[in-house]
Amino acid sequence: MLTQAVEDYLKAIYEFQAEGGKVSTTGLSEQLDVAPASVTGMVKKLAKMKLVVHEPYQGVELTSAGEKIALEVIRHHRLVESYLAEALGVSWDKVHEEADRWEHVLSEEMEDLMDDKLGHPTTDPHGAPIPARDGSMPRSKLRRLSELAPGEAGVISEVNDHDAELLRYLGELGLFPRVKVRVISSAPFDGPVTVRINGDKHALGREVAGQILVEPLP
Amino acid sequence: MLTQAVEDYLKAIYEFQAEGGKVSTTGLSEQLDVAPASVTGMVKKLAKMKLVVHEPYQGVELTSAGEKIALEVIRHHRLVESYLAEALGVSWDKVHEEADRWEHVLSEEMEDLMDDKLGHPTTDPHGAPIPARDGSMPRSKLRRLSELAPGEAGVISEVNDHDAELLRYLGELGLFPRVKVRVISSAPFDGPVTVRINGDKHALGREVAGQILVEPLP
DNA sequence: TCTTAGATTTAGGCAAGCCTAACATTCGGT
DNA sequence: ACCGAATGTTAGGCTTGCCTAAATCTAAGA
Repeated sequence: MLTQAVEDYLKAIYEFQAEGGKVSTTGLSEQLDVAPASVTGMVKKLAKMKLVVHEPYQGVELTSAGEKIALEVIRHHRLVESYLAEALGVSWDKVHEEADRWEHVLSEEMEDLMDDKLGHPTTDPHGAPIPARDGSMPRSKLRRLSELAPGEAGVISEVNDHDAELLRYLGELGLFPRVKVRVISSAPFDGPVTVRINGDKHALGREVAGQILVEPLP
Repeated sequence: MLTQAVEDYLKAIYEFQAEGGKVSTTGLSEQLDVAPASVTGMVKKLAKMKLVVHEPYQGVELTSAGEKIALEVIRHHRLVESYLAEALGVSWDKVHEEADRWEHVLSEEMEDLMDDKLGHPTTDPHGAPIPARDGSMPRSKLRRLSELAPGEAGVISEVNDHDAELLRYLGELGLFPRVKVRVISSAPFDGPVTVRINGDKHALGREVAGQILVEPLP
């Protein structure tokens, strides 16, 4: 059995890698709220376990064994999120934190039961795809809302679930997955992005808009 | 936040104490599957935290602070067991093991949600009482099935949930909480106890009958 | 009372994961 | 080509919770 720390590191590395590219010690250290030196130590351990490849000073990368485990952990996490939201009515800003703890204690059997109860969902409450049991996960070409040009429209596909505060804010504005948005204007110098949702106009900070992934509409 | 180990020790101590009397190092060491020396070490730590009183060579006892925590852990455990059985259809021989892990990661909020969904149950699937939120727990006067005299009858109130194998066996015989049993005969020299349930006769080992608590009927 | 088996505690260690402080490497700007 | 800032690694320690082996205590029977 893997330790919780190992699972957390692999998950974090996977998520960084999916964001595109190299995974840095500092990045992990911030993500996991741990000193950089601790990351180096753990990364060496993971490398010895053949779960990652570590090029000193250059970064880390998951091996296929590591990726497999990361996907299992992510599957647990997202299924739990979905289950909490659906079956227990937990609000979408709270499911992430809870799932971060549950993911490590869930047996495969419970995972299957929850999956069945939910009717085999393919995305979690934030729109993130749930890996299949065999570890496969669809990767669609999404764009950040912050990158759309004025006039372009899209359907919200996924929002970053790491910040509960942000989720509450987005929820108030009605910015949920499957909701259609159109960019009205995009201020220069990293200024706000103004969007129309359900007929209402809202100005979003560039930072916030960057946390929202959309599927562009023609 | 308390560590998982601390919670496990407090729970185990509570259960021993409820069984009546002194809690020995060896008993805990067997229950927790840990060396006796490790128990001594942890007990000293708990004593320093004022959660138990430790009389060297004589035994341990929970303080009221320790008892309060133990009851919270037990409430989590039994609510999770109930939830798993009720909402996810997990069989009664499997819920204990799963709950042993979940109990440590469940937030108060999730506990309340589960409790609501279940309609505030007062016992878990094995008949064990679920402590109330305020820490109170009803204690009724129960007798072991092994102690009933031939001719006496009772309603099964609670069965020991620590052994999955045993639970499967009892399930096959139909020995569930709320089922009525009558002792037909009780062999001497710790021999088997023969009981009638639902019209069927079954001979139970004395050991097994001792794991079943009944509420005597007049 | 004495002996001794069994229970308990003490002593010394180990593995995980974290930390801080000190040292090493990389890379952009001149 | 070099310098300094940022990034990364090494070294040495700490805490938790477990272990084994050795010492000590308790209590029951001769």
